[in-house]
Amino acid sequence: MPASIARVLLDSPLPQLDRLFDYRVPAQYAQEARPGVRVRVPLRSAGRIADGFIVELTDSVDYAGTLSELDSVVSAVPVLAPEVWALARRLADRAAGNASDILRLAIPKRQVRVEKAWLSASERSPASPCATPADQENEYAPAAFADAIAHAQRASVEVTPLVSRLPNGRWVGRWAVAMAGAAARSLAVGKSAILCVPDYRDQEQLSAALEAVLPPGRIVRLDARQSNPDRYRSLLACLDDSPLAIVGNRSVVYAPSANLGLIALWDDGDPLHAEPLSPYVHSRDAALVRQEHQGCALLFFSHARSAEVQRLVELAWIGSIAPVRRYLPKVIPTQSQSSDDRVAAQARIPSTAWKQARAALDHGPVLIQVARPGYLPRLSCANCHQLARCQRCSGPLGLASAKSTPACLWCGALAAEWTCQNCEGTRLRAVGQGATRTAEELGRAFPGVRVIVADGERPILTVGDEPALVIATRGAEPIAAGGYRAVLLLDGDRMLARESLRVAEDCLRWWANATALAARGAVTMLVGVGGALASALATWRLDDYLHSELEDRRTLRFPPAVRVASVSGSTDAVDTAIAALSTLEFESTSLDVLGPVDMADVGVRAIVRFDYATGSRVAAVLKAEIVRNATTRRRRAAGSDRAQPLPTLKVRFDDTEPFAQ
DNA sequence: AGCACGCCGACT
DNA sequence: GTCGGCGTGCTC
Repeated sequence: MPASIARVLLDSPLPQLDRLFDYRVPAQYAQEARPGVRVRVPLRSAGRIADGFIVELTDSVDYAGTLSELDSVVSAVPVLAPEVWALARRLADRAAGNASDILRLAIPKRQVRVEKAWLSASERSPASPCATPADQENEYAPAAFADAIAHAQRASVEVTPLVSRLPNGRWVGRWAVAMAGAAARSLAVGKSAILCVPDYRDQEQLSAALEAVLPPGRIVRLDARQSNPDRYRSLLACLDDSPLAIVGNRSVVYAPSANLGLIALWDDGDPLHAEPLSPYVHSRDAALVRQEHQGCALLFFSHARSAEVQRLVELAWIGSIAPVRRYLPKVIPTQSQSSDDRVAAQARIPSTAWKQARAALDHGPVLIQVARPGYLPRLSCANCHQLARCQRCSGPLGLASAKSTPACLWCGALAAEWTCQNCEGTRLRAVGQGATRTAEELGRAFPGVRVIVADGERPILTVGDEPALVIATRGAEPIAAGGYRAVLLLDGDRMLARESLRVAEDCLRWWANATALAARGAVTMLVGVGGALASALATWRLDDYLHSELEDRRTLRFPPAVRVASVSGSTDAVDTAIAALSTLEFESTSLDVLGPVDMADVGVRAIVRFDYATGSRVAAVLKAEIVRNATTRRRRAAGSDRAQPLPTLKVRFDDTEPFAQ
């Protein structure tokens, strides 16, 4: 008997529809109705049509009622690959979310023209084999990556903190060369590699490094900056059999690839790896789950590990790979004592650092890392020192240039006639300095030297090797040809003053990544930071620092030592959800609840902390609560007869935002 | 989300 | 008597 029933996942954000629905396949679609194709299906008698994907075909039904028929098959292309479906289901279950929300990230909208072009080229030329890449200057043990790929191993890869020159003359971070090398090894044994980077600047470097080791037809780009037709074209390319290097930002971990040899992530601690859309799955977690399911190698490349990877290394769940000969950069922490030079003092540069920078400028570019973009990012009341707020929207006030009128950094309203809400003072004073202000001052401190500013608004990817002061906000540093002759990390104290669970981890990563842009032997000066963090950077024992950081979080029961989920919504809904969790039989220490506390406009929020082993049970209970909350009528809050919408129950797993101290 | 089913107040 | 109000629940 032919398989005549299609099990369909609906493309709907409703949690109660996040399961499979059975439909009869009409004879006219018997050929096209295959797993993975897009279909349109009727939902609830009255001619409503929903979109969905066929997930499997079967001839047994576990549904008691009468089945409807598929309305139509949208296209015969199986855009939902089985391994992607398995991944989406697992990740959604793990995060109490909808599989369809993950598929929306994984599968671009259909483009008919692109699809037709792809189908008509279906007699594709067989792929030419890829050459085994040459050993990478013996940087890693000869077969380190080849073994990882052959045995589907997981590892944290320590990257040499230097820049490299590609054959075409372009300079990239050494990490990109290492990652491209690993990808080439995977393709050489006939398997694809998925390469996931936080932002497009990293992607540019990695693509350049890939082009140096792979033929152009083997590299596929799949990222959020592409137009939809381009993304769809890339997705279809991934469905072909030939091994590919698939490179992109966080959602590239969902690229279809049945024959996968490697998933590699660069700098998984970068916040851009965290997906801001529900169910908020981090690309690191997606990669870990996919690796387990598909049995490929998984490599986390970094200078400074994330606390999450450090945890996995300490559990021996993942191994570690380090260069055979480690290169230790010269990092010198300096206290921010004022400089002899008046102008340098004004620019916050201690004399030792200033001397270093001046000497290095004779030989080439010098990098100065600052915390914030803009001119004077914040203003406060000159009288009571309260942060100055916009009188329209309460956003922070700032200055665009030395002579401009103070304006709101959120809504742009000018604050020409400002009065302090707190003390009624009318005079403003500057708090902190942005890249532009630093640039002006350094321009005066180093007369005659070219000053280049790179930040979010003025992105610059590369600079040449001629002398220049390059002032960049953290994360926006250009690559310098031959590496910077000196690096000054200026705003360390201010970066550390940020309120977040991850400050120390983030700072270490920002500083390490900037240090890695220096030329071999060049000096990095870390200004105004002391203690364990500074000595970790100076000795380049970054893992040791992460180890102690993780120890602290174990003591405090903070993530990633434990997993967390935030549960928010109406008081009733949150209370009920928490009560449902307590019915699970846990060991007494494995689950605890912080709150609930009142939140601005989402009702109340509670934080649930639990061990990794209990995660799937916690997720199942909370998902059931979400479904119940969405389907049963909620009683309105007592006293409010007006139909004010009650906040819906929201659950966010691995949400570290509430742990900002 | 939609949309049907179901049990109480004004109506030809 | 019944037409339809929207509160409640389901969707193969």
